[in-house]
Amino acid sequence: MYFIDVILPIPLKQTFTYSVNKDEAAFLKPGMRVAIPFGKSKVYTGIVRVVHNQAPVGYETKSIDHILDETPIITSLQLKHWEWLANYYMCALGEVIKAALPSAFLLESETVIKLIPNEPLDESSLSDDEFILYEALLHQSSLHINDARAILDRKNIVSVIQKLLDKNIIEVEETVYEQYKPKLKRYIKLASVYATEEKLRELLDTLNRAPKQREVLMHLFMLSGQTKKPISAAVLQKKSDASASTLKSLVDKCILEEYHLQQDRVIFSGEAATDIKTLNEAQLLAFNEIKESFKKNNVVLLHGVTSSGKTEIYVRLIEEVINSGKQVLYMLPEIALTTQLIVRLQKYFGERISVYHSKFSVNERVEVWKNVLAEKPKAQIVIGARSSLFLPFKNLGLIVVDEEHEPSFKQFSPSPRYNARDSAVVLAHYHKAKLLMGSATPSLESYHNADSGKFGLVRLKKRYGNVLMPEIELVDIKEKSRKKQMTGHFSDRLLEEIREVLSNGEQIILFQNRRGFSPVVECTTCGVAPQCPNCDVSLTFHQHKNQLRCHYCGYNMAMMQSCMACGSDTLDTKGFGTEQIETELKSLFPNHKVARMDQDTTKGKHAYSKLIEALENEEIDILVGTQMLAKGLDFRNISLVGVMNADSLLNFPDFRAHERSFQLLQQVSGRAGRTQKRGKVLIQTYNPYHQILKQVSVNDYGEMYKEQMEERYNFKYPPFFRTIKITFKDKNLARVQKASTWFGQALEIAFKENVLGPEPPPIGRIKNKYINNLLVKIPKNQSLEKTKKYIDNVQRSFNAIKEFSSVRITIDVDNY
DNA sequence: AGCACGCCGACT
DNA sequence: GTCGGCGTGCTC
Repeated sequence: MYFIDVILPIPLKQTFTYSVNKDEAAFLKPGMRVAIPFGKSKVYTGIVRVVHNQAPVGYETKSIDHILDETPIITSLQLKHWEWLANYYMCALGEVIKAALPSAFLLESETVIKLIPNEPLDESSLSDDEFILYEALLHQSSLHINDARAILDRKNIVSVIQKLLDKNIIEVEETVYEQYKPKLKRYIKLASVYATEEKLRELLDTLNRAPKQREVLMHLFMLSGQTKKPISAAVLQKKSDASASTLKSLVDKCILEEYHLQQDRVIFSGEAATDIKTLNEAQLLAFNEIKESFKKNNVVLLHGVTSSGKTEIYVRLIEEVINSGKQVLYMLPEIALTTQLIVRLQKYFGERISVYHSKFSVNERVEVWKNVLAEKPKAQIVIGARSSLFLPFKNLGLIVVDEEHEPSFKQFSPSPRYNARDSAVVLAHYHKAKLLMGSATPSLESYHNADSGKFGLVRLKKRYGNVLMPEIELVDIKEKSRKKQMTGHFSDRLLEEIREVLSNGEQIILFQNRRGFSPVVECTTCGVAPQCPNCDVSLTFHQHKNQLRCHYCGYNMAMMQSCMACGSDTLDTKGFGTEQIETELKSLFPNHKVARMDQDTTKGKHAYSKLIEALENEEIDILVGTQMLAKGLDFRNISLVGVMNADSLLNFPDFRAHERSFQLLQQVSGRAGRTQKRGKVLIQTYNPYHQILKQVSVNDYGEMYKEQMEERYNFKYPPFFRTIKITFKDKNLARVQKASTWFGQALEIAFKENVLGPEPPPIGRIKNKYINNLLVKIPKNQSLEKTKKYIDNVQRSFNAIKEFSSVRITIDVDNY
């Protein structure tokens, strides 16, 4: 008797055991996929974890449906890493699988409906919907459940199908199919009968009266004379200016033959690789320091100010590693925002680079996966967002984590709630590879790690080409509004600078943080603001659709004419988002081009790159935008950066608010003046004496670090304490409170004052679910392993309490 | 997570 | 009287 333990892509912590026969047992290896029956009618894709002969007790095993792979598509190192991840972030291995594998690898069964061949039946015995389905099946042999849904135009069709089943009219079948389809390209060649010259001449004679077809043939000869490569149908058709039907009739007459070849989707379409720029003195020094540091440290942090040329250093390191035959992973936050960087890297490495991230099509991702697995040269360097961490590297030599401090390396939902930067450290360790983190404003954790000797540290203090750091000026808008020197949201200083820059024909970026500062509609008579019916938030106003929307559940309604509470028409939009700034700018500077960059304007697939292009071509004079302005933009002609209001950043209710503000403001400032001319940054604030703003204005990371670390120490926050956040959700407010209190008390027995809460988050209800949070703080000397085990045990007891069964719990380890 | 089974309100 | 709502429990 042989068995396999299988991991399923579902959030259950256990594996499932299936029986296999002797041959299957010999063939199957960990990391292969199998299709297996699960539950009453489902077929799932499972990953083989172990092959063994230990019969499980307590239940009968089912046998597998079939094996899906010839060889493992997941390496043992990956499995090990994923197990670490599931364990560290307290989630099911199945959840990691689901996040890690391109969805095309995870086929699922689909119900197919078929007619049972019967004598004609009494159609009047069928309801309308039943009849429609029946009729559809008369025309086609089978229907997918989704097709049936589309035909009936309703979501719940199970009952209809059930009735047809009962009446013995149809049968259902579960079929599984591979979602990944290789891309095929059609090629054309001359039928082999015409290989001899004589036959060919005959052929051409017969085609004298078909000039179009003759033309096609002549072009085919010409093309095959030029190249030894196969000739694609598309190229032939285009060159000979023929129609598809001309081609088809030639094929039909067996004069031409068509055949298909598998096509690679991942093709490089850039120019040939250009030479790597030589490093300047400072870069070369840093480069050598990094290599030196790698001799003692597995992880090195490169702290280099904005536009100091970190990328060139990465490039040199990557080059060395790939020349030694190893693979390289280059991780960046949110790929979509870093197209400029990708283009640059492609210029250096040409087709040795593959790009991988979740916005690619499933098929493209499967191809990158397979290329990495096969150690193909074209996937020797992978550049990707956090999910690229899961690729099947076999021989990783270096991981670069660029913009290490970026919050997007952490996934908050769904589970696994992992931090890709931290998980990369473990991955590098498993591969005995080196890891380089880079940032202009390192996160306090990483800097602390470097500071305490856990990581190596290399600094790069000068901007490339000795460009000066921009001049940063703080504008006190409290005083400005007292003195009536504000026009809308613009201080006289900011307007003055804008005018000057515009008159010089240079560009401006204005930064408006949206978080916590959305445009809320409020009645100035009674003070009522319309609320979302499902969440505890005010609805936000969206000008372009004249709509009120909820950011959390998507609820929306048309903007009303008058207040719903008191009926007066004194509605006013409070707060200000990018949209309002844009409107103000347009009336202030009617003769200049103003554009906006935020979630709304970058929705479409190419919207972002179009904006970038417009900015590059100087078709935009002033660009207003949110966070996304801070990343990657690299333009010569921007000489002024304005921050509309720094306070909304600083006052954000989060222990990292100050660190984040510093990072963001520093990054935004870095957009100004990347050429010889010194750029200018204006930061408007109600509180120009705030320490962080001072530190930003004099570019003093060290001081910020020192001060923030003190605060972290005093308030027991990372990096001195680790934190785990436990979230409770339920439809019933009293029940979440009771449940979270129960849980909290159970934890306090072990962790005493290091359990905080329960308390509702700033937004206490989302999608009609009430929320409560507990925070567990873990001192450095307390075992993380044991702490998690304890929480696990508490959760197990909790789950046994009937009253709490509807309460959903999520656990977020390192919730920052 | 799905999905089936099972128990209570709004309709022919 | 049924249809269908979603609360509970199981999946090798």
